[in-house]
This record gives sequence, C-alpha cells and structure tokens, in this order.
Amino acid sequence: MGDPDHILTALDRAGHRLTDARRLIAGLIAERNGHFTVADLVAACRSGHTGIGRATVFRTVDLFESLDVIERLDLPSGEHAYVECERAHHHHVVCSRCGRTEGIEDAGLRTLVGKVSRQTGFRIDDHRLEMFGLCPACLALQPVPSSATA
Amino acid sequence: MGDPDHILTALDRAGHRLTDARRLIAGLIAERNGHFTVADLVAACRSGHTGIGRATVFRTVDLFESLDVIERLDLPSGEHAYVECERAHHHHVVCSRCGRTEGIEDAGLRTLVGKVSRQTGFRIDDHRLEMFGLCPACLALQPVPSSATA
DNA sequence: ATTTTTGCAAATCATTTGCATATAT
DNA sequence: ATATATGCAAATGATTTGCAAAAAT
Repeated sequence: MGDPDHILTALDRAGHRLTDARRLIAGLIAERNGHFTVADLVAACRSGHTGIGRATVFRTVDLFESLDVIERLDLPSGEHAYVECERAHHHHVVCSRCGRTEGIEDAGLRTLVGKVSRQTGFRIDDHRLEMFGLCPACLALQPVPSSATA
Repeated sequence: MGDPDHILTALDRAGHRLTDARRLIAGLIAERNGHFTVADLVAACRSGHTGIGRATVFRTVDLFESLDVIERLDLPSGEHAYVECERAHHHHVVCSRCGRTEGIEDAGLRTLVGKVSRQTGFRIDDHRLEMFGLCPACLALQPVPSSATA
C-alpha cells in the first residue's frame, strides 16, 4: 500500500493545484498494492459516487506519470497498466496473478546497456525492463506450479 | 529487409493456409526495415488497391505474432508496433528516429533474471527488455546530438 | 466437399478534445 | 481576480465480432 502524500507532495512541489479529484485519485492509487488501469480508476470513481469523470481520470494519470510518481507498465496482454513508484524509478517484477509489483534495482542493467550500445553502435537513451511471473504469495497458493505431476 | 518466405514457411509448417492476404501482408512486412504498426499495414493495403480489409490485417498480425515471426514492441509513446524477428527471439534496440531495430543477444539477461528472482522470491516466467535510442545512421545525421553547443 | 479465411459493417473499448462552468490560488 | 482544472458529451482511434460469401485444402 502506497502513500498518497508522496503523490500530493510531488504535485505541489511541481506547482500543480491540489484539487479534490487529484486527492481522491491519489488515494485510490495508494490503496492498491498491485498495478491498475485507467479503467479501474474510472470504475472506482463511478462506484464511489464521486462526481469525477473519465476525462479527468485520464488527465490525472497523465499528470502523475509526468511527475514520475506512477509509471506505465505494458502487460504481456497489451494492456496499459500503471504502478505507483518512488522517484528513484525503473523496472519492475510483476505478478501475473495478483498484479503485485516490486521495484528492482539496477542489478547490472547499466553494464548491459553499455555492452549493447558498443555491440550495435546505437546511442541508447532509454530502456525498459519488465519481468512477469508469480509472487511468493501466489506461488504458495499453487503447489507444484510448473511441471505438475500428472 | 526481411524475408517473406521465413513467414510463409512458418505458416505452412504450423498448418495454416497460404492465402493471398497472408502472402501480401508477409511481403509488406518483409519490405520494411523498421518497426510497423497495424495501421501502417492497413494503410498500405488500402493504397495498394488490394481488397484486404482492416479485420484481416489485425487477424493476420495476431497469427504471425502467435507463430513468433513478428514480435510486439511497446513504444515509449504507448503505441503498439511490431518487428519481424527470427524465432530465436527476444529483446531489441529500437531507433527512435527511423524505427530500425536490431535484435540483441542474451548479454547477461539470464543472470540478471536469476538475481532478481532470488532477491524478490518471485518465480519469473517471462521478461521483456527494450532499449531506445538512435541507430548509427541517424546519429550520423545529427552532429553533436546530445549536449549541443548553443 | 469441407474447413478455414475473408470482407464488410457494426460493435466495443480506449483515449482525446472542445467548451462552458467551477475551483484553487 | 485569474489561471488552472473539471465535467460532460461528442469525436477520434484502436481493436473485435457476427456472419454470409470466397478461397484453400
């Protein structure tokens, strides 16, 4: 579970206004522990009889992303999901079952980027690494998860 | 420039029918050297007065993807693009200017996946790594590309 | 002959935009 | 007061689906 203040502080620091919609959406985001889609937030806003409209949710998500307090994940399905993240930034392991994510440290990425750059002659400005699988909790739910005994 | 036969052979081997639409789309894909979107292909089909419809293009792209002869890229913009790829599979450097891509070898990824798995307790089933930047040719077009002299 | 594929139009889902109103500063 | 943000409805774009006709085996 994240911290809505982290988001609100970032908003404020960047000179954006603190509105009800933004506070509410920050709260919704903070109270999930997994990734979420814009559609999820729109549904939550609708069911919570808040008067917040679809367009505002999209605009707010874009804004949060531009402040680096959330980050977009491209799920294997092609869906766009988002996760709250510390400014530090970059790369997640994603649980395909419950959607929980965990940030991962550089762990050798920098070296790898350098190597690829040297090998291909590309100047590399940006990169994205995502890993998908099952988190410990979900693993525990499924005994013998891969090569099951028939 | 790719090889349409690579695609057609894979189709055949998997027991799919060789139709005009598939041959034509395989040809369109082979003659690009960068990535392409479904919309690109639809436009090419339309302008080439082929009678191929939008739905067929989508279905064909899905089919090719399922055969691992093309692979989906998630561009930083959020667009879905595709690249032709050898079955070997996995990970590309993408030129943000011309769209050219180059496949990259494991280059230490396997180790990194193992490390992350150990650190987080996740079982990792799948991963994706994409790097974005400028290819050598596009670099040559823009002298002093990063910190330009004002 | 039979099964798979196609094309089309319509349906669905995701995302953006215009604009008048409301709100934070 | 003033600039920014919102809500709504409508526009746009991406993708899917139903179904009868066409093509591949």
